Amino acid sequence: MNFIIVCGPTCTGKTGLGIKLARRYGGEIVNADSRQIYKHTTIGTAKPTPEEMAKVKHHLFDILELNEMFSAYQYARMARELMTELSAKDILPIVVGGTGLYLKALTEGIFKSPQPDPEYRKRLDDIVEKFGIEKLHDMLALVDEETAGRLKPRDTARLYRALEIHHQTGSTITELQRDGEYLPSLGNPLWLGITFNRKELYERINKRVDTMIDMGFEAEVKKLEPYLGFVRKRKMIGYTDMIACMFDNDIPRDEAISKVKQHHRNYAKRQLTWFRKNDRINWFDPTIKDFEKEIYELSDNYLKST
RNA sequence: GGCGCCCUAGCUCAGUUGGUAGAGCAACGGACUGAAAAUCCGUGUGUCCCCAGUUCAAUUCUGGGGGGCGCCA
Repeated sequence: MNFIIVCGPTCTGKTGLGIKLARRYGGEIVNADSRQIYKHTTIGTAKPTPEEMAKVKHHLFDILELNEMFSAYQYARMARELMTELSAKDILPIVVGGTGLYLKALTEGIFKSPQPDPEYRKRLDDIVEKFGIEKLHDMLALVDEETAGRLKPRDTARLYRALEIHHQTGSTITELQRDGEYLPSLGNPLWLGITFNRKELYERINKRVDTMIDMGFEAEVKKLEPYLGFVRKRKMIGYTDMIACMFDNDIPRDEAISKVKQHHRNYAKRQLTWFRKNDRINWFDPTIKDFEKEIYELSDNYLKST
């Protein structure tokens, strides 16, 4: 299957480029952003605007309530199914997003295992509260020495996952990842990456947060009141800082806004770390002239040759 | 003008009973296999405000100067 992936850190113009590519090649957009999948969070996740969405068909946006569980595995399955359908209709899927794990699960596949178990995780929460996070590592070492050996004692997210897998299946996560059944990988996409130099990127992020505020980000946050618990739990960037200001009265407004900027900058840096090691990505800097022309040439060739 | 407190890493601040210093945040680098905008790991030479004095040795003590804050005038 042919498809194009537009990736890169936040605030680089992926959305706009995706739409241009979709129009040029008769494609449709497939979201690969873990937060734009959710409803109610629009301005703060820099979701495509209604005008943009009207230009070409957009998929996998606004499909989940904020209280719904989701995972990289589910993403990979949904996206694969959708893209297979599009392809059958001769529509080119343009995957756009900055969530590295989702793109990896989609393109390289991901091992199969039972659904995450919220109740078991709650039990782990209690253990952490009583005995501290290090306790999880000790517990894992007892049943899965191999995985415990490669995980850091404070890496709670992975410790939860490893313990949960062992609890559910009796095998270790390392075994499943190595020998288990896999959701297979998908096609041979053309990877396009967009980024700016660091200074430029950070300046753009700062400016975009100001624009978000102007567009009514605070009103959007206010409307999130019924979902505060879920938004906090997902630690959605920007939202948590505004919530701390608007609902908890923990920090003044200007401080909240600069935190929002800072956290978006931190995130962009993590995304770069993720994408930099992917040597299939063809990188482009939008400040270089003719950058779109180069992208089109590359894309034309890709679609011709396959 | 008087009195008191403060001046240490980009920021907020610890600390050194005199032997030239360390946390958090930031920054930078990295990891990442069903929560990933998550989660985690690594990296710290900075005229310790300036000048002089005491001392083998001062960021630390003393004196002077500069800047900030508070109270009293």
